[in-house]
Amino acid sequence: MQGQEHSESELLQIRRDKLNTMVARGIDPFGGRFDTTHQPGALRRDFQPDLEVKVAGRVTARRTMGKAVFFDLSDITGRIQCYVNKKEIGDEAFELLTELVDIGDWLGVSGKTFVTKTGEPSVHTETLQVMSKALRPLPDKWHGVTDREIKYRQRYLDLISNERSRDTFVQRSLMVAEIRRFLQDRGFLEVETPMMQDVPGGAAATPFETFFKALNMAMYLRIAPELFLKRLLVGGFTKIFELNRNFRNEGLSRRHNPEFTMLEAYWAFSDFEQMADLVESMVCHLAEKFCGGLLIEHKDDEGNVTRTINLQRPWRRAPYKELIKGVAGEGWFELSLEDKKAKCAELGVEVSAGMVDYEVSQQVFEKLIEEKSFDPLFVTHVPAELVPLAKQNKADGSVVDVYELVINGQEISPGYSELNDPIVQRERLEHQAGEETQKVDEEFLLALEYGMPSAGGIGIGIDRLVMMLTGAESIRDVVLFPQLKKR
RNA sequence: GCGUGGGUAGCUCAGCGGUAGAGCAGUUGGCUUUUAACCAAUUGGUCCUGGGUUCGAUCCCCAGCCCACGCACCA
Repeated sequence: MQGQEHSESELLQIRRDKLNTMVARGIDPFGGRFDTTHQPGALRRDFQPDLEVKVAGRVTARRTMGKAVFFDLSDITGRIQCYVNKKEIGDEAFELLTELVDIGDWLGVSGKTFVTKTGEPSVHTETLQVMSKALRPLPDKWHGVTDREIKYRQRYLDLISNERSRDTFVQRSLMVAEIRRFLQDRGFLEVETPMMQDVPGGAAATPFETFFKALNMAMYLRIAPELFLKRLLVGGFTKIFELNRNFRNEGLSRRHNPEFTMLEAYWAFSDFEQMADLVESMVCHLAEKFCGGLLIEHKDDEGNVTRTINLQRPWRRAPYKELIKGVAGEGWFELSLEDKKAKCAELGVEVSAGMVDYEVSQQVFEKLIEEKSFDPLFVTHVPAELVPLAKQNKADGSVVDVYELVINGQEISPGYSELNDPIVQRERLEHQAGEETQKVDEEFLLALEYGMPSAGGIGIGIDRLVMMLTGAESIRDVVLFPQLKKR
């Protein structure tokens, strides 16, 4: 809060004066229970005339015409217009509405529905109740909030004033609910595993560290739930999923928020190809339900289509190495490290000095394939170095049985045939730990020794999936409160 | 971390080496079916912060803060 030594600005003072006047007149400015029959948007969408209704919402517009007033009540569902006639409602209530209520206040209204002569579904107001007095003015009624910083730091103002933001977040909520339903319908049980972990595993990101006083030990916010979900496979949960937050202590970008929502699902006795089918059908199901079909159009603020993503099945599946050869030449994998780097310069792919062989190839993949693939692409036969938790391919041990699903120029979902051989798993984790000075999760390896059923597993980055389906250009447009630097 | 752009009224924005403007919101008056209501009048500013240059800085220079975009980082 700001200091009180400065006098309040005029706008704020006027609203406080109105608040005080309400109190002086015995009106509670902060309401109480009000049993609504409809939400504003729902009432307008499924409108019927001559219905006694009670609605509540924020006053987002007011048109005063002498002895009659029109005002809009809004919430996340939409808006409904209310009409007030001075003669009918009485001087006291009319004055409350025109002199003490501001745009931004929350009101509860009872009355009968009707249609005005301009065809607007409306409520003919009989009673008014103040549910909350707003002490600060709302953003511009026409442009809304456009300042990115305000949109993100004060998301409520964005939601109040920007329909597109409201739509995106409502859609996200419905999509997440639908994903849960989709999996539950197929026999998957939702589980919750620790977000505070002793050994942060299941991915290779830098974790956030915290401290647990009671046990006098360092702990980490999870970077993935994978190693705990696999313990549950050992325990006999053969179809499970978890849909919740991961935390990675890395840079912010249009595609990265340090806490992001991940779906992980495991299906015992399955493999990566069956998991690919599952993801394909799930994403298509969501697109048909929420986007009206399998062609997803991304639009700019003017409504021009900027990109069309075609989700029609079957989705393309291609081996990692073939894709790289396609952009870097048939002989790519026979080139020495130096020649690969030289070729990268030719191709306009930046590589850093310390990169080893497979990292250079991965860089080519990311810049020339991933970032340019908008229609779905399952990348298969990925080098084993990149994925220590998946089964090696029986015919070619240098690659693993996984897919990496790319849509909209981003990795949306990996899927594995999960490695369940405890001896091989130990070797691969210790090899990786040696390279990156990571701890090995001994409790996980212990669990594997009791027998983890062979299984397919997937991860789906929910934020990126929602970006793809809603056409959001930044992850900050699909995360309600994205991480920002402290002001 | 680096580079580029930005920060002006509650909001959306213009402006510029001579001390700040519009629209909306607000305030006052008018108006009993309007909807970006309308008509008339009007209030409102740490021009992000701190230095510097200058007779004079919102403007030019330096440093800092925050935001965006790109790069780097990133299973």
